[in-house]
Amino acid sequence: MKVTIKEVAKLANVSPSTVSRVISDNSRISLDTKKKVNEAMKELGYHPNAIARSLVNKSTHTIGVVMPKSAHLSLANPFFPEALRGISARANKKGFFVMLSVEDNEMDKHSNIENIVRAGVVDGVIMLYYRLGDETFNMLKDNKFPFVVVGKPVNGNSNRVNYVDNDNIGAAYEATTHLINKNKNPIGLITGPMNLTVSLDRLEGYKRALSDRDISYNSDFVKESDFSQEGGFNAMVTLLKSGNCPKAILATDDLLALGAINAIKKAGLKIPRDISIISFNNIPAAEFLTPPLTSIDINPFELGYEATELLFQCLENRKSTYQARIVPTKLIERGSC
Amino acid sequence: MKVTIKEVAKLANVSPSTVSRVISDNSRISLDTKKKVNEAMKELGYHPNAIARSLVNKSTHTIGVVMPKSAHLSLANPFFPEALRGISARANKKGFFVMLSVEDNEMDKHSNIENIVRAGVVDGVIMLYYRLGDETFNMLKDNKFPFVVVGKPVNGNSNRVNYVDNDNIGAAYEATTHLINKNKNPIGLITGPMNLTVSLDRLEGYKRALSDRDISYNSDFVKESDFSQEGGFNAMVTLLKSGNCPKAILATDDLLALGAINAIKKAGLKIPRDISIISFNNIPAAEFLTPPLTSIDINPFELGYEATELLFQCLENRKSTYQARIVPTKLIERGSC
DNA sequence: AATAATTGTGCAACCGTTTGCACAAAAAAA
DNA sequence: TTTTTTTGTGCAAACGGTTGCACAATTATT
Repeated sequence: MKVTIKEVAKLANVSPSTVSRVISDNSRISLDTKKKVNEAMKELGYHPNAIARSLVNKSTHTIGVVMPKSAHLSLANPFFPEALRGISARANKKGFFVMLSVEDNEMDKHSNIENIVRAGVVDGVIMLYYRLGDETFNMLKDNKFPFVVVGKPVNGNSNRVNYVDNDNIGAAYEATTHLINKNKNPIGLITGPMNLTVSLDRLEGYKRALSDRDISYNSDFVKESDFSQEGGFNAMVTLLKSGNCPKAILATDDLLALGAINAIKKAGLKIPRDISIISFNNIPAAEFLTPPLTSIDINPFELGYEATELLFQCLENRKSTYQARIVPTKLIERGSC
Repeated sequence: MKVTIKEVAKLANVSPSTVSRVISDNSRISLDTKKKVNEAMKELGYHPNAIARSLVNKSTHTIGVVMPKSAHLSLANPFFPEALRGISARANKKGFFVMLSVEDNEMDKHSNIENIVRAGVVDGVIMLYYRLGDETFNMLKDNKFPFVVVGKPVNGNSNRVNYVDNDNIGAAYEATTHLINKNKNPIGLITGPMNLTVSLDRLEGYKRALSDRDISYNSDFVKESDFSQEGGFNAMVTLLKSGNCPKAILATDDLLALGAINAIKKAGLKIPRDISIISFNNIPAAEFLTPPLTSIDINPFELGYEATELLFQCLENRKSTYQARIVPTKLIERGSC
């Protein structure tokens, strides 16, 4: 069926090894032979079989990408397609393939990615999320399998893991400062779950920005919530009801902002006149809202691209040294501040 | 490094072939031996190497998925992550892996998916889009490689291709009827490019719904546009300026609807009081608009799932018979009609 | 008791490449 | 001219599994 190296060899009147060497452009092969073999390959439409090659090379030229199943994360968010584009772009450039694994808790015993790793079909893995005590994470770590996390693993781990992340402290600092500069005060923070590094970092940036402008930090203005529209709504309602409602809101996720916006509108207040709002992720809906939402683009394409780059670096250096890469964010100013 | 079948064989005091047969649960192996071998496998932490297996089986247990690069398609749209979830769910169930290829016109010679197919690393392919005269499509067809398209390939092809699609005629019929039932008349159609099957089908459904209610079709009420917010905006402006502006709009894509909504608001008209609007895809932003947008959910998870199912069927039946599968849509009623 | 069928296992070839080693021919050095 | 080096190619053994065939041991059939 498929044409093999042997048939090329026969047609070119050489041995299979010679053909192999022509493919890898070995310098010991004479120009004559090279031409002869190349012609034979063209004539037969030969393409080397990656599987056979992998077997002997012990490298599949494939990276695995793990996506969380949790629909809500990916739903309102171009993060995953964009990150995949970034990964794909970098991988293609190096002739690597990309194998996808969507986490799925319906698996009987082993997760899909575990099977992939065990079966030896990928050289390394990129995790597009991090959860505390994540099984996949631990399994990769235990097996000393090369992998990179997008997002910063919690403190205990972060110096023994390769990861790519935004400067969340810096971005939150910038956003908060942006609000301060608009003379909005006090500033409230509606944040996602505090067991996530990203939340902690953004809180830290918020605090630092306040401190640098000599504004005292008041935990009454900080509301924690899960990543949902309702959560944002409820948090905002609580803030509105308190005697001293913030004049501006920093939300750590656009979804939270959407909820907060609804609460603000319901209270009969105007954005940005009465309350300004800024948030993270720059979802597509942001520009269609009234007023359009000022948001921070976290650059998912670049996160994917850099993660892949870093993974390649791991695969080349045998020794395991850990590295973190930071991808810049961008504040997209629209009408909500 | 990695433990192989031979080491298991040695530990269990049998030949590698016996171990292999235990793995494949061959009925000729005695219970005693099975137990002995299973213990040895457990003790050594053995996992069969998929690459080696693929080489002899001539099957990689992997399907390739082609995503278009075009950012705008995936941007506002949970279609791709959802479709991938569906593909993944079905593939995992069968122990198949999923290899991703994002189309990329920066490739020098061959597209990524072409390399994947040529290298023999996938058993079949799912295309998550269709473009007229698409190179990937033609290349798969020319090679008689098993593949399934999500979305209906244009007429000339559709009977010699496996595909999964929505009943777009039916869905547009339903949407149009929904508007007619609200006593909205005339009804305008803002559609994407007419060289796409999906546009033609939705136009057809629109026409049929009118005809069934004895409303005459008037091409002045139909505006073609590219898939962009601006396109929708401009189309709507044209309709508004005409002496006889529709009282309801069917848009073939939420993005078009977003543009149209802006135009309507700008004209000082109210939705749904003055003009109703309904569209396709049910993007996440839909529920956050004011008023929330009534939209048709095309069920991308199911599209992916069914496509994978169909592909598996192709891989099993050697003979190439073509099949189409239809995934139901769902009209999500919100406040815009 | 002799023959046939069944059961359980191993041998060895094969899947399509790569690569260390050997070796002849040609070129360079002595 | 002889010896050494270089150049170009082939042989055969991997890589880690699967599977047809052979064959001994057991069980069933006559």
